[in-house]
Amino acid sequence: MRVTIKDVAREADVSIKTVSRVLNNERYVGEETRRRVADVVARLNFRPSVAARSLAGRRSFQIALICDNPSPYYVYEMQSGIRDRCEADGVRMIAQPYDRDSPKLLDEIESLVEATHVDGLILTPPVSDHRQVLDLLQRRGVRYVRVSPGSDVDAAPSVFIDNEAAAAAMTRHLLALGHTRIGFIAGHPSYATSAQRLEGYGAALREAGLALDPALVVTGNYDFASGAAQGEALLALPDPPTAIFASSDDMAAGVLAAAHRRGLDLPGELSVAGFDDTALAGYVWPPLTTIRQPTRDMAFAAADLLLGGEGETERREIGYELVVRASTTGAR
Amino acid sequence: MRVTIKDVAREADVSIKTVSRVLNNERYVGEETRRRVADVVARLNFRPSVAARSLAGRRSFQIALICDNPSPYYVYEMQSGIRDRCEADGVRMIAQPYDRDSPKLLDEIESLVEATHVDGLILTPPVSDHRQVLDLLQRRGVRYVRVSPGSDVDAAPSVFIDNEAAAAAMTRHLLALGHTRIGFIAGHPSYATSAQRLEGYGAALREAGLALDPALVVTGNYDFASGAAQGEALLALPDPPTAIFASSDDMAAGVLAAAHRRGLDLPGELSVAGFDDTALAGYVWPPLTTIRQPTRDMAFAAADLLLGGEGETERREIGYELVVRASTTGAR
DNA sequence: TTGTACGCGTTATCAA
DNA sequence: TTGATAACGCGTACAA
Repeated sequence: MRVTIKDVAREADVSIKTVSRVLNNERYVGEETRRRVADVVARLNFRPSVAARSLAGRRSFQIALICDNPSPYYVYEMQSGIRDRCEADGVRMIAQPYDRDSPKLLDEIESLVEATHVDGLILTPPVSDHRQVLDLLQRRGVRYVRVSPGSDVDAAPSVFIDNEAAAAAMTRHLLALGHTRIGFIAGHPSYATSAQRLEGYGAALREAGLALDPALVVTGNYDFASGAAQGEALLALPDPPTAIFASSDDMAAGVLAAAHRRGLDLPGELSVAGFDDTALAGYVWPPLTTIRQPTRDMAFAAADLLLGGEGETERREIGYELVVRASTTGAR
Repeated sequence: MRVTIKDVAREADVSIKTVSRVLNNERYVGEETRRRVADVVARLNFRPSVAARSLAGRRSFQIALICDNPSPYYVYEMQSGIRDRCEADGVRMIAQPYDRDSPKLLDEIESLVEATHVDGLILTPPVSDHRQVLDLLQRRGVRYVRVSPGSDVDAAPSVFIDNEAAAAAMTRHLLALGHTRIGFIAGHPSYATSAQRLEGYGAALREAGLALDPALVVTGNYDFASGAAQGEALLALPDPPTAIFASSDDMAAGVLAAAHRRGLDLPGELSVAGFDDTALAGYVWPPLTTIRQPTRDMAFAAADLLLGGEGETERREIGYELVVRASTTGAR
């Protein structure tokens, strides 16, 4: 049936404990013994039982990703990056989607921690700023890493990009093209990144000596539908913007759709820009100019902090990139 | 620290075994005993350890999704559907992405089965047709459900849509609009669905008394880039098609991009259609007419077969839907 | 450097 | 209808 550590021990003519030592790369194993055991392990195709390990030891070799994001691409990239890092350590990832409005959220996370003995959690927005969740984990002594946190930034390890600087860079790009009336679609207020990006937009305007026109700032939901609706609203203004900067690529795609519906010539009559962590930016027409946030890299770094990091509250900043595509051109 | 079954037993003044019985809904438990135990479980917020359960029992309350698909949306929908079904049974899902070309594929799956004691696997294309993987699982007596299998369809439980009929329906839609030169972009040959869809396209043409022009059939890769390249190739023909039907929405979006680049008026000068299991269809411009495959429903059904199904080789067919959007109109 | 004895938290077996 | 006890496969603590 199942190959156990016992079988390996018998076959290699050592004790169970010695096999265990080899598996866990412990010291104090004779070089020749180590080799012999490793050979048998490979030959029998032995895989230690995760269940037995987590029951007996301090580690479970499993981490969990707590993720609720409207964008499948984001989720996918997060999972991929985490798995890439986990593979090196023979750790498995449990993907735990959740509903951010669910009253059972706390309960589900507690249940996950209790049931699976995970070695740690990676929290994405907006849960990375969920006070009660953080408290729960702290109380139970479970390690976690926060992705893009907004407040209490030194409370635990985290990874992030400089959203404010990124939004400012994009705004400057649009200003440099000659646009002076730049519409801005902010993201959902429950995400800390929403405020950070709006801040960067405002800062770049100030820097250029322009006043922020409140009529040009609207709030969406990070998804396509809200981008289309808010884009429509901006375009319907008496004095509409010549450029629109949305806080996500889904919303920017929505703006493109709204512009198409109005029969605008793109990008001739309207420049559109966004943030993106997806391939969507290249799928829509014209291809979107975006701030590319390397979600996969952030995920990798988060897993790295969880698995390797000893620093209790290390913060790791990931670089962003301004990718200019066909959707932005000079102002009329 | 951790609340164990022992604590519950002491608190409810019964034996450990009785608590276990209640947890697993076994028979032969007094009604009043059951209630008392359930109360204590709820009060102490007790969660049985997955590790201990899988070690001691026959079940691990975990299933795995073996998934390699170029489309994040597909992966997301699969995961969501499976989780929806799992929740009802208190089962967890382990997401195991893989590289379909990796020589380690077999090894990784064996490793997963050995290490995690999963109760079953859900296989998506193209692994759902991977002979060696199927043999391995059969040999080890591990249950599995195949999604969209192409061959040996009665070997194990599976879920699917009628791809041939669906492709035929879309082709008929285009024919009804007056198109007679319809380009077709097939999917990657390693997917069984690719051949099925091509078959449906051909059948509908025959039905209409039209010959299949080999010059109008090209092969892509299910992704955006190949759709753009093959779309470009079709449009560059001396006598280009007036409609293009791509086997996925990513490829169809690529066709739209190619058409835009050539300055074609859409959908006036070219109708574009595809298959989709994503929101992408609504993001591009004009919104794509597609066969909507309910990936989430398929996933739910697959999990249902795995968790509930007793029928050894039950096949479950899921319905598709022809969604007409602005990308297809009458031929010139 | 290696081995022995024990326990992790649950289910299975069998007896009461 | 309930309970006692032995596994399950591994890591930990300690001894050799």
